[in-house]
Amino acid sequence: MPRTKSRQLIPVDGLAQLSFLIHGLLERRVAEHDLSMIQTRLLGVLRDRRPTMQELAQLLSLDKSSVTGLVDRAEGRGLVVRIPSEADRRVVRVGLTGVGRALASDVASQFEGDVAIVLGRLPRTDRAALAKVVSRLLVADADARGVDLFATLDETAP
Amino acid sequence: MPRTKSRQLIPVDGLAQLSFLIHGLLERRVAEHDLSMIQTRLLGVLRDRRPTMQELAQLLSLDKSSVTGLVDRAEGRGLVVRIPSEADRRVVRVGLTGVGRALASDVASQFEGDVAIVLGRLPRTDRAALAKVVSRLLVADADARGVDLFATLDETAP
DNA sequence: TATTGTTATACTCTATAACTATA
DNA sequence: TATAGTTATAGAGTATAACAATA
Repeated sequence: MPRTKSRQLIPVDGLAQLSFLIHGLLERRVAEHDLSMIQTRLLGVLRDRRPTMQELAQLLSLDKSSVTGLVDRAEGRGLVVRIPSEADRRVVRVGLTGVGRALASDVASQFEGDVAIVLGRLPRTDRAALAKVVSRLLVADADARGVDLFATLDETAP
Repeated sequence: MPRTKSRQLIPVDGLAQLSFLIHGLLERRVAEHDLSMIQTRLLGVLRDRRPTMQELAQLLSLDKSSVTGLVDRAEGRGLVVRIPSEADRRVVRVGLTGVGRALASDVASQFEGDVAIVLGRLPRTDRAALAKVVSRLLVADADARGVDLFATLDETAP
């Protein structure tokens, strides 16, 4: 008897589908710029940071050796630069080039447009309701994990 | 002045973040079973089909040569089997083994639990609102692309 | 000839282990 | 000795092009 009702109250499938829809939107969009998801995340992370290779590994949840290759390829395309640290000559910092920053901006605004189109198919009141609940959900999740919500913003939405 | 308001009405960032949250949940969960996302999708697609290699390529949006390798590795792990077609001896169909089916079920139910935990942090009324709006969004999107919603269910929620 | 699937090849992405340079 | 980063190596995942078997 409570079958239909509980499906509505715990919309696991719907949420999963929605997440794959949005993720796929980004994947297809960045592919047009010959970017993989991880290269896109790299650019996103660098928009407001100049991390060391070590820090980059933590930010992207990768091994430091994986970051070496990742940055190699991005640098080869002229999207990022390695900046030797003066304080500690073992350390290398990574920053966006102008080209890299422009590409990151392009991708971000195009992706926002893609998501806006999908959202635009909903009536205004539904969009408002969605915004409210999604923001509550994100806050509740960040709370539950003791995480600063804004610290992860640009990693997830490059 | 309408800045805050329009952010709420077009929750692009929030939706993107949410989608990465859910996607990451699945990624971490399947990694515990030594599954990549594409291997997980393969198992998901096979839960109610025995497609040819060609059909598999279309279902997963991969080149047929990529599917050869994908199926090779899954078959090597005993998760799927190649079944020679009797009608056309060029054709190979792919199906789940018992082990593959059990793994797919495990992963699906664990992932549902993960999503349910996140949703459980919302008050009941918010969950109901989210369920309603998300389902409308998915229907609207499927409509807009002239796609049968249920045909893609198990690809996105393995 | 056309189609199905595999193979050969090349590149990205990833990790582990060993290495170099610096601290 | 310990740390930061790279290199060597191996394997998954992907695509393009060439191929074999079948239709």
